[in-house]
Amino acid sequence: MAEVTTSLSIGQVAERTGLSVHALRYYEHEGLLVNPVRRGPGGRRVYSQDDVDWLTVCIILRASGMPLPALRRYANLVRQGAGNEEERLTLMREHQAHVTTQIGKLAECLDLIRFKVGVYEDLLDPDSAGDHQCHAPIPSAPAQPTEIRIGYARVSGS
Amino acid sequence: MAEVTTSLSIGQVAERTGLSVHALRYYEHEGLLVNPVRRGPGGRRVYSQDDVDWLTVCIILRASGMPLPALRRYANLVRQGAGNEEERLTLMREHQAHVTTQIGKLAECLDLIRFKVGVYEDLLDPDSAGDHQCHAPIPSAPAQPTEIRIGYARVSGS
DNA sequence: GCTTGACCTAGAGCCGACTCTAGATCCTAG
DNA sequence: CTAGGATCTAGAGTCGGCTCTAGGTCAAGC
Repeated sequence: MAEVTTSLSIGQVAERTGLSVHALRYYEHEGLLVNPVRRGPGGRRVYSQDDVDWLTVCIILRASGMPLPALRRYANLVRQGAGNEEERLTLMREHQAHVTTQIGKLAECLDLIRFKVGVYEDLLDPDSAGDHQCHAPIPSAPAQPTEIRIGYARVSGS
Repeated sequence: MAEVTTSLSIGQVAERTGLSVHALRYYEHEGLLVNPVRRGPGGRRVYSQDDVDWLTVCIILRASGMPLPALRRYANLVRQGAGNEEERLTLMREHQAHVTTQIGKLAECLDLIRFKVGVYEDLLDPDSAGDHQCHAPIPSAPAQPTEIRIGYARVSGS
């Protein structure tokens, strides 16, 4: 039963999160951490396991396309402590919706990509040609104004 | 049987693709189009249906995360005409793989997000609390160096 | 004849998310 | 004592992908 509190240097945290030390400092500076990292002698950052856990959450949210401002809002809510669970829920649900539709869009795109792959495969090996179908067809551009956005929200209309 | 060749102004193409006129000129300038757009009187761009179709493909590839350089390579291959189908196939397969793993990653992230949503839901309505499981758990940071990249390739090691 | 609006080119500016640099501090090993 | 390596801060630079501006041309309508 040793090791009551893990204490990691920024370098160690960088190693095990995959974030660069620069990014770690940047994240802290941007207020993405629930609490500003503890400092050891000489003003050096000392990370706890909690910090690493939180960073892991951050990384996953980032990887799913959550922009830093949203991450900051979330961190703020968590920092304020219990009582704002509704807001957190809203934020997470919004992100969930975002990720879900993003997956849907990617799946649609994949449909075209598979179609193209099939076409080229057939061209290169015409014997075993199957007939391919692309359900999100190229012909005739989308009637809906296309609204294909990789990011979060439409920022400004053109 | 009128209308043998569609001729659209850049504004019309912008409308029906959702790209801005700026983006359209930019794409052309960047060599993303199979052939440089025809010009009408006064040097104005005149788009054909083929151009629009190609742009639609571009939009889908972009929406699935293909970077402009890859799109340019693809356009170059198509421009060169028949004979390089292998290369096109390779390019498309690579992109397919990329999109597939991206969908996988997003699904993993979604797992955590759903978990969080569940936790907050329970907190706000403890009666109907279920037990939640997050299969890509927060506890204990990933042993693998995390390599969560939203974009295409690792550009430069830190 | 003049205004309006869509278009043209070349190039500057912007945004998000880092990444890198400079110059200083500190700890450890030789 | 000193050299090396990890850390610190503040701020500049980078990159991708557009977006915007300036300054100019052209056709149509009043």
